[in-house]
Amino acid sequence: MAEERVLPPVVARMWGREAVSRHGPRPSLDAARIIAAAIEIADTEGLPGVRMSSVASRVGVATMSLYRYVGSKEELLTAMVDAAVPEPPELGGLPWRDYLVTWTRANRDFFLARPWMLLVARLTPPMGPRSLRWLDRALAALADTGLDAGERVNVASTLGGYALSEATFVHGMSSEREVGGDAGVAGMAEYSEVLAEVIDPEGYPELFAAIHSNAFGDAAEWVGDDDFTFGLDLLLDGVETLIARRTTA
Amino acid sequence: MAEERVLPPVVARMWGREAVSRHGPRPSLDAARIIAAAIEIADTEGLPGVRMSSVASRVGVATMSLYRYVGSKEELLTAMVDAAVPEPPELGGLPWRDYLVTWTRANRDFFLARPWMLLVARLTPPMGPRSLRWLDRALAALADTGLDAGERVNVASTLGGYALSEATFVHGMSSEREVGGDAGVAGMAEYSEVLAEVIDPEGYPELFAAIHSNAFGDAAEWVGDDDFTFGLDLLLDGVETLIARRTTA
DNA sequence: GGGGTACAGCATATGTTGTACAGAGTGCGT
DNA sequence: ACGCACTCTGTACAACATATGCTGTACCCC
Repeated sequence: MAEERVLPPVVARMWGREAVSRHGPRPSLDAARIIAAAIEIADTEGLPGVRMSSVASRVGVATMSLYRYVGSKEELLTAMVDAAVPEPPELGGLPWRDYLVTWTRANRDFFLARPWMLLVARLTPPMGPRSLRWLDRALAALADTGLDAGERVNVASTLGGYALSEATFVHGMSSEREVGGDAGVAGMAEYSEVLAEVIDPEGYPELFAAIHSNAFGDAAEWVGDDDFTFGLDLLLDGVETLIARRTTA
Repeated sequence: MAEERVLPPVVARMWGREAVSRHGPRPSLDAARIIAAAIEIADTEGLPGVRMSSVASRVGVATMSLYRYVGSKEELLTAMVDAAVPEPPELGGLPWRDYLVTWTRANRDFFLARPWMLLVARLTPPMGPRSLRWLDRALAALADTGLDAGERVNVASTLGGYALSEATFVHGMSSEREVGGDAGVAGMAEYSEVLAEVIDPEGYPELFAAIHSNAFGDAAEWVGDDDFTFGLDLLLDGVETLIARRTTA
């Protein structure tokens, strides 16, 4: 089976498929310890705090020693994201819709708990053991719905994308951001003010109306759970429609 | 009206609200020309090609001269994204659903046409003139549906998020990526191979089944329009359900 | 119409960061 | 016991964003 060749190096490492060597001193570390250290730094100092040097000094080695285990910083970041993904919620015989609600919410929540993931995720499809476990559970929830495999994967991807979108939006609106950097806006209230300052009724009639009917301002708390369940219900209603179609057909 | 003070500098510049000065030599540039040059570079060389130095040399000035106009590279990137957004499709009296289909597709398509936008977007809520025009048109399409302002904004945001999710996914699957860098996977076919190599039936029963029923492999062309309309219909069916509820109530 | 001033454009310098490279030590296999 | 593959490390370098201070210019005001 020389087919492991097709695995990109990050993927191999995420799955613990590192080549073991018999010669030389035993390695004093493994990739997992490095990744864990990097995650701790990202959690406390944010993503910019994750430097090869800072990670190295946290695990107690020289900077360059990391490259024996991770290949590049990009690789490290990718591995961090997967390692930071928790176990998906247990599907305890719940109806598909109930499970997918908690699944999607939990999905959004771990992004919110570790905002730095938002900046790294997206770049590549899920290939790590923990991300894929989430996919597996969503497929399981949809097992008895009559949808075919492709459709189920599609639904799961859409829900995952929604969780990520929502997390990014909510995080962007929360006041204590460190991500967007300097030039951003702190919170929905301020966002609303900026829009009000800038939007004119000729160019943006509907938006102007929405702003002045306080569609934004009303809901500084809007950024809570309400709009999340709103959009989620949109999606799940759609899924329900699809299932109904498949069942009658 | 000293309230323009609340505008973050990027926003002010995106809306052309630069302070005009009477003294000194006339500026030989404006922010727009710089942004346009940066976009041209991003289009041809990708985002990593956008350096302050490369942008400067393209507009024919010294590197540091740019800072008279943009404040920081972050600011430049933010402004680039908005400037690269095209005009939204015309709503020519179309039914809301038809319009939103073309709106969402066009939204996804301009992300695909300029993949570098995917790496910069999301960080901040839309605040530029062109992004907000899209929002305005979506609100207009939903004007007669009986949804209130908050709900309409919510629907539009969800659709926008979906367009971005889909664009990112499709782009991540396309073969000629330059974004994800080295460690990625080139195309759905290869993705499918990697999964097959790595997924075991005990830990991932449903995913294993899906892979071996060729839910991924079948559809190397899957990355076309089909899965896009699939998820979009999910969403719009949900919106339709909501509208029906509001109408009867 | 002349001087003062605010501002445009620029060259140079600096700090940060990822990573290449080469050497020194180490423990397994023969 | 010897050699080799491999680990760890220090140093060096390259790329890049940006701070600083200089030079010249054109408007404003007297």
